[in-house]
Amino acid sequence: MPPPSKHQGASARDRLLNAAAVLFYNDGIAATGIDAITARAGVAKQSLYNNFASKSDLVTTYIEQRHDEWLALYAARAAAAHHPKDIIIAVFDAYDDHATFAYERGFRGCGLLNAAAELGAGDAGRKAVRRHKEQVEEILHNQLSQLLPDDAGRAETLAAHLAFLLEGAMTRAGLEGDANRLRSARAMARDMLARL
Amino acid sequence: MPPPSKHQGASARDRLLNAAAVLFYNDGIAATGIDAITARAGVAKQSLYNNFASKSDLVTTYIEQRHDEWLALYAARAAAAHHPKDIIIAVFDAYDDHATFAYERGFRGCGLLNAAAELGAGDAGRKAVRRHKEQVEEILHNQLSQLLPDDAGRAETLAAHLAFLLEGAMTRAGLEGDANRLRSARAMARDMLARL
DNA sequence: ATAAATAGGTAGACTGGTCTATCTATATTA
DNA sequence: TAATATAGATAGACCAGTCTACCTATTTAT
Repeated sequence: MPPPSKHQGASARDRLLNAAAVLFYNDGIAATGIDAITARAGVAKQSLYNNFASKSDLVTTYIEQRHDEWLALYAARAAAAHHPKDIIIAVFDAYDDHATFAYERGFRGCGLLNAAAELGAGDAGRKAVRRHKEQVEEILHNQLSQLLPDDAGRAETLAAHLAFLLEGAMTRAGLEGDANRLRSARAMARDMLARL
Repeated sequence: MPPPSKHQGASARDRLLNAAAVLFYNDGIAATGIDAITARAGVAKQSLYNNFASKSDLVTTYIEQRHDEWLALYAARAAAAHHPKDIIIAVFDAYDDHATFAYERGFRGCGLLNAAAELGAGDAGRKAVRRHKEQVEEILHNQLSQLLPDDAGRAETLAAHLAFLLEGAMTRAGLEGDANRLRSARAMARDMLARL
Protein backbone atom coordinates (compact mmCIF):
# COMPACT_ATOMS: atom_id res chain seq x y z
CA MET A 1 0.00 0.00 0.00
CA PRO A 2 1.47 3.34 -1.01
CA PRO A 3 1.89 5.97 1.66
CA PRO A 4 -0.65 8.78 1.74
CA SER A 5 2.06 11.17 0.51
CA LYS A 6 1.73 14.88 0.15
CA HIS A 7 -0.78 14.65 -2.66
CA GLN A 8 -3.73 13.65 -0.58
CA GLY A 9 -2.97 16.05 2.25
CA ALA A 10 -0.45 18.44 3.67
CA SER A 11 3.31 18.34 3.24
CA ALA A 12 5.38 16.15 5.56
CA ARG A 13 6.36 19.27 7.46
CA ASP A 14 2.76 20.32 8.03
CA ARG A 15 1.70 16.81 8.92
CA LEU A 16 4.48 16.69 11.50
CA LEU A 17 3.52 20.04 12.97
CA ASN A 18 -0.14 19.04 13.22
CA ALA A 19 0.72 15.75 14.87
CA ALA A 20 3.17 17.40 17.25
CA ALA A 21 0.59 20.05 18.20
CA VAL A 22 -1.88 17.45 19.40
CA LEU A 23 0.67 15.25 21.16
CA PHE A 24 2.64 18.05 22.80
CA TYR A 25 -0.54 19.64 24.09
CA ASN A 26 -2.19 16.49 25.37
CA ASP A 27 0.77 14.48 26.65
CA GLY A 28 3.47 17.08 27.22
CA ILE A 29 6.70 17.61 25.33
CA ALA A 30 9.06 15.32 27.22
CA ALA A 31 6.47 12.55 27.27
CA THR A 32 6.04 12.69 23.49
CA GLY A 33 8.65 10.71 21.57
CA ILE A 34 9.83 11.16 18.03
CA ASP A 35 8.28 7.85 17.00
CA ALA A 36 4.83 8.84 18.26
CA ILE A 37 5.01 12.06 16.25
CA THR A 38 6.08 10.44 13.01
CA ALA A 39 3.57 7.61 13.45
CA ARG A 40 0.68 10.05 13.94
CA ALA A 41 1.88 12.18 11.04
CA GLY A 42 2.10 9.08 8.84
CA VAL A 43 5.62 10.02 7.91
CA ALA A 44 9.05 8.42 8.03
CA LYS A 45 11.35 9.29 10.87
CA GLN A 46 13.91 10.71 8.49
CA SER A 47 11.32 13.15 7.19
CA LEU A 48 11.30 14.76 10.59
CA TYR A 49 15.03 15.28 10.41
CA ASN A 50 14.78 16.50 6.83
CA ASN A 51 12.44 19.26 7.95
CA PHE A 52 13.71 20.04 11.44
CA ALA A 53 17.19 20.08 12.90
CA SER A 54 16.11 18.29 16.05
CA LYS A 55 13.14 17.62 18.29
CA SER A 56 13.97 20.86 20.07
CA ASP A 57 13.70 22.72 16.75
CA LEU A 58 10.29 21.14 16.20
CA VAL A 59 9.25 22.29 19.67
CA THR A 60 10.32 25.87 18.97
CA THR A 61 8.43 25.84 15.68
CA TYR A 62 5.37 24.45 17.46
CA ILE A 63 5.49 27.37 19.89
CA GLU A 64 5.93 29.96 17.15
CA GLN A 65 3.03 28.41 15.24
CA ARG A 66 0.73 28.68 18.29
CA HIS A 67 1.74 32.30 18.64
CA ASP A 68 0.95 33.05 14.98
CA GLU A 69 -2.32 31.19 15.29
CA TRP A 70 -3.38 33.22 18.30
CA LEU A 71 -2.43 36.47 16.58
CA ALA A 72 -4.62 35.53 13.60
CA LEU A 73 -7.57 34.73 15.87
CA TYR A 74 -7.12 38.01 17.66
CA ALA A 75 -6.80 39.97 14.42
CA ALA A 76 -10.04 38.48 13.12
CA ARG A 77 -11.88 39.49 16.28
CA ALA A 78 -10.26 42.92 16.49
CA ALA A 79 -11.06 43.69 12.86
CA ALA A 80 -14.78 43.50 13.69
CA ALA A 81 -14.33 45.88 16.64
CA HIS A 82 -13.88 49.61 16.61
CA HIS A 83 -13.88 50.94 20.13
CA PRO A 84 -10.69 50.29 22.16
CA LYS A 85 -12.81 48.55 24.80
CA ASP A 86 -14.07 46.07 22.20
CA ILE A 87 -10.54 45.47 20.97
CA ILE A 88 -9.51 44.63 24.51
CA ILE A 89 -12.38 42.18 24.84
CA ALA A 90 -11.24 40.68 21.53
CA VAL A 91 -8.05 39.62 23.32
CA PHE A 92 -10.12 37.63 25.80
CA ASP A 93 -12.23 36.18 23.00
CA ALA A 94 -9.12 35.11 21.12
CA TYR A 95 -7.92 33.26 24.22
CA ASP A 96 -11.24 31.49 24.34
CA ASP A 97 -11.13 30.69 20.61
CA HIS A 98 -7.58 29.42 20.93
CA ALA A 99 -8.53 27.21 23.87
CA THR A 100 -9.78 24.55 21.46
CA PHE A 101 -6.86 24.32 19.08
CA ALA A 102 -5.69 20.85 19.91
CA TYR A 103 -7.43 19.39 22.87
CA GLU A 104 -8.29 15.97 21.70
CA ARG A 105 -8.37 14.47 25.17
CA GLY A 106 -9.48 17.31 27.43
CA PHE A 107 -8.72 20.96 27.97
CA ARG A 108 -5.33 21.57 29.54
CA GLY A 109 -4.94 25.35 29.51
CA CYS A 110 -2.47 27.37 27.49
CA GLY A 111 -0.20 25.13 25.46
CA LEU A 112 2.50 27.79 25.48
CA LEU A 113 2.54 28.07 29.27
CA ASN A 114 2.55 24.30 29.65
CA ALA A 115 5.45 24.10 27.22
CA ALA A 116 7.37 26.82 29.04
CA ALA A 117 6.96 24.92 32.31
CA GLU A 118 8.83 22.00 30.76
CA LEU A 119 11.60 23.94 29.08
CA GLY A 120 14.93 24.92 30.57
CA ALA A 121 15.73 28.51 31.45
CA GLY A 122 17.83 29.23 28.37
CA ASP A 123 15.62 27.42 25.86
CA ALA A 124 14.62 29.34 22.74
CA GLY A 125 11.05 28.13 23.09
CA ARG A 126 10.78 29.51 26.60
CA LYS A 127 11.92 32.91 25.38
CA ALA A 128 9.35 32.75 22.57
CA VAL A 129 6.59 32.12 25.12
CA ARG A 130 7.75 35.09 27.14
CA ARG A 131 7.72 37.30 24.03
CA HIS A 132 4.22 36.07 23.20
CA LYS A 133 2.86 37.02 26.61
CA GLU A 134 4.58 40.40 26.43
CA GLN A 135 2.97 41.01 23.06
CA VAL A 136 -0.48 40.21 24.45
CA GLU A 137 0.08 42.67 27.27
CA GLU A 138 1.31 45.25 24.79
CA ILE A 139 -1.91 44.97 22.80
CA LEU A 140 -3.87 45.63 25.97
CA HIS A 141 -1.56 48.49 26.86
CA ASN A 142 -1.96 50.18 23.48
CA GLN A 143 -5.73 50.21 23.75
CA LEU A 144 -5.69 51.41 27.35
CA SER A 145 -3.34 54.24 26.38
CA GLN A 146 -5.98 55.39 23.94
CA LEU A 147 -8.66 55.20 26.62
CA LEU A 148 -6.51 57.00 29.19
CA PRO A 149 -4.32 59.37 27.15
CA ASP A 150 -3.45 61.50 30.15
CA ASP A 151 -2.72 58.77 32.67
CA ALA A 152 0.10 56.62 31.36
CA GLY A 153 0.74 55.03 34.74
CA ARG A 154 -2.83 53.87 35.14
CA ALA A 155 -2.89 52.51 31.58
CA GLU A 156 0.19 50.44 32.32
CA THR A 157 -1.16 49.13 35.61
CA LEU A 158 -4.50 48.27 34.07
CA ALA A 159 -2.81 46.45 31.20
CA ALA A 160 -0.87 44.33 33.68
CA HIS A 161 -4.04 43.78 35.67
CA LEU A 162 -5.96 42.52 32.63
CA ALA A 163 -2.99 40.39 31.59
CA PHE A 164 -2.98 38.77 35.04
CA LEU A 165 -6.70 38.10 34.80
CA LEU A 166 -6.16 36.43 31.44
CA GLU A 167 -3.25 34.23 32.47
CA GLY A 168 -4.68 33.43 35.87
CA ALA A 169 -8.03 32.41 34.43
CA MET A 170 -6.32 30.33 31.74
CA THR A 171 -4.21 28.57 34.34
CA ARG A 172 -7.17 27.74 36.55
CA ALA A 173 -9.18 26.68 33.51
CA GLY A 174 -6.41 24.27 32.58
CA LEU A 175 -6.45 22.71 36.04
CA GLU A 176 -10.22 22.37 35.96
CA GLY A 177 -10.45 20.95 32.47
CA ASP A 178 -12.75 23.47 30.82
CA ALA A 179 -12.73 27.08 29.64
CA ASN A 180 -15.40 28.43 31.97
CA ARG A 181 -12.91 30.46 33.96
CA LEU A 182 -11.98 32.33 30.79
CA ARG A 183 -15.56 33.48 30.44
CA SER A 184 -15.51 34.70 34.04
CA ALA A 185 -12.34 36.66 33.39
CA ARG A 186 -13.87 38.28 30.33
CA ALA A 187 -16.86 39.39 32.41
CA MET A 188 -14.49 40.86 34.99
CA ALA A 189 -12.65 42.72 32.27
CA ARG A 190 -15.89 44.08 30.85
CA ASP A 191 -16.82 45.27 34.29
CA MET A 192 -13.52 47.03 34.80
CA LEU A 193 -13.73 48.69 31.39
CA ALA A 194 -17.29 49.84 32.08
CA ARG A 195 -16.00 51.73 35.11
CA LEU A 196 -13.48 53.70 33.08
CA MET B 1 33.88 6.10 56.97
CA PRO B 2 30.52 5.47 58.56
CA PRO B 3 27.47 6.69 56.70
CA PRO B 4 25.97 9.99 57.84
CA SER B 5 22.86 8.16 59.07
CA LYS B 6 19.93 9.79 60.74
CA HIS B 7 21.99 10.96 63.69
CA GLN B 8 23.90 13.76 62.02
CA GLY B 9 21.16 15.02 59.77
CA ALA B 10 17.77 14.35 58.35
CA SER B 11 16.31 10.93 57.64
CA ALA B 12 16.77 9.38 54.23
CA ARG B 13 13.16 10.25 53.50
CA ASP B 14 13.67 13.93 54.29
CA ARG B 15 16.94 14.08 52.40
CA LEU B 16 15.17 12.59 49.38
CA LEU B 17 12.32 15.08 49.59
CA ASN B 18 14.69 18.02 49.90
CA ALA B 19 16.76 16.86 46.94
CA ALA B 20 13.66 16.17 44.86
CA ALA B 21 12.23 19.61 45.69
CA VAL B 22 15.25 21.39 44.23
CA LEU B 23 15.60 19.16 41.18
CA PHE B 24 11.89 18.97 40.31
CA TYR B 25 11.56 22.74 40.58
CA ASN B 26 14.67 23.65 38.63
CA ASP B 27 14.80 20.94 35.99
CA GLY B 28 11.26 19.64 35.80
CA ILE B 29 9.88 16.30 36.88
CA ALA B 30 10.35 14.27 33.71
CA ALA B 31 13.87 15.61 33.26
CA THR B 32 14.89 14.59 36.76
CA GLY B 33 15.99 10.96 37.04
CA ILE B 34 15.94 8.71 40.07
CA ASP B 35 19.73 8.57 40.10
CA ALA B 36 20.07 12.35 40.22
CA ILE B 37 17.73 12.50 43.21
CA THR B 38 19.50 9.79 45.21
CA ALA B 39 22.91 11.24 44.33
CA ARG B 40 21.91 14.71 45.54
CA ALA B 41 20.31 13.28 48.66
CA GLY B 42 23.47 11.25 49.35
CA VAL B 43 21.33 8.18 49.73
CA ALA B 44 21.20 4.72 48.22
CA LYS B 45 18.73 4.02 45.47
CA GLN B 46 17.01 1.38 47.53
CA SER B 47 16.32 3.96 50.24
CA LEU B 48 14.09 5.75 47.78
CA TYR B 49 12.08 2.59 47.24
CA ASN B 50 12.03 1.84 50.97
CA ASN B 51 10.35 5.20 51.56
CA PHE B 52 8.26 5.68 48.42
CA ALA B 53 6.36 3.25 46.26
CA SER B 54 7.58 4.82 43.04
CA LYS B 55 8.87 8.03 41.52
CA SER B 56 5.27 9.01 40.99
CA ASP B 57 4.62 8.57 44.71
CA LEU B 58 7.60 10.81 45.44
CA VAL B 59 6.18 13.42 43.07
CA THR B 60 2.80 13.37 44.80
CA THR B 61 4.48 13.72 48.19
CA TYR B 62 6.54 16.61 46.84
CA ILE B 63 3.35 18.37 45.79
CA GLU B 64 1.62 17.77 49.11
CA GLN B 65 4.67 19.03 50.93
CA ARG B 66 4.66 22.27 48.92
CA HIS B 67 1.00 22.70 49.75
CA ASP B 68 1.63 22.22 53.49
CA GLU B 69 4.57 24.58 53.30
CA TRP B 70 2.50 27.30 51.69
CA LEU B 71 -0.29 26.85 54.24
CA ALA B 72 2.25 27.29 57.07
CA LEU B 73 3.62 30.47 55.50
CA TYR B 74 0.11 31.80 55.06
CA ALA B 75 -0.89 30.90 58.62
CA ALA B 76 2.14 32.73 60.02
CA ARG B 77 1.24 35.87 58.07
CA ALA B 78 -2.46 35.63 58.81
CA ALA B 79 -1.86 35.18 62.53
CA ALA B 80 -0.34 38.64 62.68
CA ALA B 81 -3.32 40.15 60.88
CA HIS B 82 -6.77 40.92 62.24
CA HIS B 83 -8.79 42.70 59.64
CA PRO B 84 -10.12 40.53 56.77
CA LYS B 85 -8.35 42.83 54.29
CA ASP B 86 -5.01 42.13 55.95
CA ILE B 87 -5.70 38.42 55.92
CA ILE B 88 -6.33 38.63 52.19
CA ILE B 89 -3.05 40.46 51.67
CA ALA B 90 -1.40 37.72 53.73
CA VAL B 91 -2.30 35.31 50.93
CA PHE B 92 -0.33 37.44 48.49
CA ASP B 93 2.55 37.72 50.94
CA ALA B 94 2.62 33.96 51.40
CA TYR B 95 2.92 33.53 47.63
CA ASP B 96 5.85 35.90 47.68
CA ASP B 97 7.44 34.09 50.64
CA HIS B 98 6.94 30.76 48.97
CA ALA B 99 8.52 32.00 45.76
CA THR B 100 11.97 31.27 47.14
CA PHE B 101 11.50 27.74 48.41
CA ALA B 102 13.80 25.94 46.05
CA TYR B 103 15.08 28.15 43.30
CA GLU B 104 18.69 27.35 43.21
CA ARG B 105 19.14 28.26 39.59
CA GLY B 106 16.61 31.04 38.98
CA PHE B 107 12.98 31.73 39.74
CA ARG B 108 10.59 29.61 37.71
CA GLY B 109 7.16 30.48 39.12
CA CYS B 110 4.85 28.20 41.06
CA GLY B 111 6.32 24.73 41.42
CA LEU B 112 2.85 23.25 41.75
CA LEU B 113 1.61 24.76 38.50
CA ASN B 114 4.78 23.71 36.70
CA ALA B 115 4.33 20.20 38.04
CA ALA B 116 0.68 20.10 37.00
CA ALA B 117 1.66 21.12 33.48
CA GLU B 118 3.77 17.96 33.24
CA LEU B 119 1.31 15.54 34.78
CA GLY B 120 -1.36 13.54 33.00
CA ALA B 121 -5.04 14.35 33.41
CA GLY B 122 -5.77 11.59 35.89
CA ASP B 123 -2.60 11.93 37.97
CA ALA B 124 -3.04 12.20 41.74
CA GLY B 125 -0.53 15.05 41.84
CA ARG B 126 -2.50 17.07 39.35
CA LYS B 127 -5.62 16.69 41.45
CA ALA B 128 -3.66 17.78 44.53
CA VAL B 129 -2.58 20.94 42.72
CA ARG B 130 -6.16 21.68 41.79
CA ARG B 131 -7.27 21.20 45.40
CA HIS B 132 -4.50 23.52 46.56
CA LYS B 133 -5.59 26.31 44.25
CA GLU B 134 -9.20 25.82 45.26
CA GLN B 135 -8.20 26.11 48.90
CA VAL B 136 -6.36 29.37 48.22
CA GLU B 137 -9.45 30.76 46.54
CA GLU B 138 -11.59 29.56 49.43
CA ILE B 139 -9.46 31.49 51.91
CA LEU B 140 -9.99 34.62 49.84
CA HIS B 141 -13.69 33.87 49.57
CA ASN B 142 -14.13 33.45 53.34
CA GLN B 143 -12.61 36.83 54.07
CA LEU B 144 -14.57 38.57 51.33
CA SER B 145 -17.78 37.05 52.67
CA GLN B 146 -17.03 38.78 55.96
CA LEU B 147 -16.38 42.06 54.19
CA LEU B 148 -19.53 41.76 52.07
CA PRO B 149 -21.99 39.82 54.21
CA ASP B 150 -25.00 40.87 52.16
CA ASP B 151 -23.59 40.38 48.68
CA ALA B 152 -22.57 36.75 48.29
CA GLY B 153 -22.33 37.00 44.53
CA ARG B 154 -19.90 39.87 44.65
CA ALA B 155 -17.77 38.11 47.27
CA GLU B 156 -17.50 35.08 45.04
CA THR B 157 -16.62 37.09 41.96
CA LEU B 158 -14.04 39.12 43.86
CA ALA B 159 -12.45 35.97 45.27
CA ALA B 160 -12.08 34.58 41.74
CA HIS B 161 -10.76 37.93 40.57
CA LEU B 162 -8.07 38.01 43.27
CA ALA B 163 -7.22 34.35 42.61
CA PHE B 164 -6.72 35.16 38.92
CA LEU B 165 -4.47 38.09 39.82
CA LEU B 166 -2.40 35.79 42.01
CA GLU B 167 -2.02 32.99 39.50
CA GLY B 168 -1.57 35.28 36.55
CA ALA B 169 1.13 37.28 38.30
CA MET B 170 2.87 34.11 39.44
CA THR B 171 2.83 32.72 35.91
CA ARG B 172 4.27 35.87 34.38
CA ALA B 173 6.81 36.10 37.18
CA GLY B 174 7.96 32.58 36.36
CA LEU B 175 8.42 33.45 32.70
CA GLU B 176 10.36 36.57 33.59
CA GLY B 177 12.59 34.98 36.21
CA ASP B 178 11.81 37.13 39.23
CA ALA B 179 8.98 37.81 41.66
CA ASN B 180 8.36 41.47 40.79
CA ARG B 181 5.03 40.72 39.19
CA LEU B 182 3.81 39.27 42.47
CA ARG B 183 4.43 42.61 44.14
CA SER B 184 2.45 44.35 41.39
CA ALA B 185 -0.45 41.98 41.93
CA ARG B 186 -0.42 42.63 45.66
CA ALA B 187 -0.61 46.37 45.02
CA MET B 188 -3.56 45.80 42.69
CA ALA B 189 -5.27 43.72 45.36
CA ARG B 190 -4.70 46.42 47.96
CA ASP B 191 -6.20 48.95 45.61
CA MET B 192 -9.29 46.82 45.01
CA LEU B 193 -9.77 46.22 48.73
CA ALA B 194 -9.42 49.93 49.48
CA ARG B 195 -12.37 50.58 47.19
CA LEU B 196 -14.65 48.23 49.11
C1' DA C 1 24.45 -9.04 80.50
C1' DT C 2 24.44 -11.20 76.39
C1' DA C 3 22.46 -12.93 72.26
C1' DA C 4 19.19 -12.71 68.72
C1' DA C 5 15.95 -10.35 65.96
C1' DT C 6 14.50 -6.27 63.61
C1' DA C 7 14.64 -2.01 61.07
C1' DG C 8 16.81 0.63 58.10
C1' DG C 9 20.85 2.04 55.96
C1' DT C 10 24.87 1.30 52.17
C1' DA C 11 26.96 0.30 47.15
C1' DG C 12 26.27 -0.93 42.86
C1' DA C 13 25.21 -4.54 39.23
C1' DC C 14 21.49 -5.65 36.39
C1' DT C 15 16.92 -5.98 33.54
C1' DG C 16 13.98 -4.57 30.14
C1' DG C 17 12.67 -0.85 27.98
C1' DT C 18 12.61 4.02 25.87
C1' DC C 19 14.81 7.91 24.11
C1' DT C 20 17.02 10.96 20.19
C1' DA C 21 19.44 10.76 16.27
C1' DT C 22 21.86 8.62 12.29
C1' DC C 23 22.39 5.47 8.63
C1' DT C 24 21.26 2.35 4.79
C1' DA C 25 18.88 0.99 0.94
C1' DT C 26 14.94 1.38 -1.82
C1' DA C 27 11.04 3.76 -3.99
C1' DT C 28 8.58 7.64 -5.69
C1' DT C 29 8.07 12.21 -7.80
C1' DA C 30 9.05 16.25 -10.64
C1' DT D 1 18.47 12.68 -13.14
C1' DA D 2 18.02 14.77 -8.76
C1' DA D 3 15.51 15.52 -4.90
C1' DT D 4 12.71 13.70 -1.60
C1' DA D 5 10.16 10.22 0.25
C1' DT D 6 9.96 5.44 2.39
C1' DA D 7 10.91 1.37 6.01
C1' DG D 8 13.53 -0.09 9.26
C1' DA D 9 18.11 -1.23 11.50
C1' DT D 10 21.37 0.69 14.49
C1' DA D 11 24.05 3.30 18.02
C1' DG D 12 24.58 4.96 22.45
C1' DA D 13 22.63 7.24 26.28
C1' DC D 14 19.37 7.08 29.78
C1' DC D 15 15.21 5.56 32.26
C1' DA D 16 12.58 3.25 36.47
C1' DG D 17 12.83 -0.30 39.21
C1' DT D 18 14.78 -4.86 41.27
C1' DC D 19 18.11 -7.46 43.41
C1' DT D 20 22.11 -9.08 46.09
C1' DA D 21 24.96 -8.53 49.79
C1' DC D 22 26.67 -6.19 53.48
C1' DC D 23 26.60 -2.92 57.47
C1' DT D 24 24.98 -0.65 61.89
C1' DA D 25 22.07 0.56 65.20
C1' DT D 26 18.22 -0.41 68.40
C1' DT D 27 15.05 -3.44 70.57
C1' DT D 28 13.63 -7.69 72.51
C1' DA D 29 14.28 -12.15 74.82
C1' DT D 30 16.74 -15.21 77.42
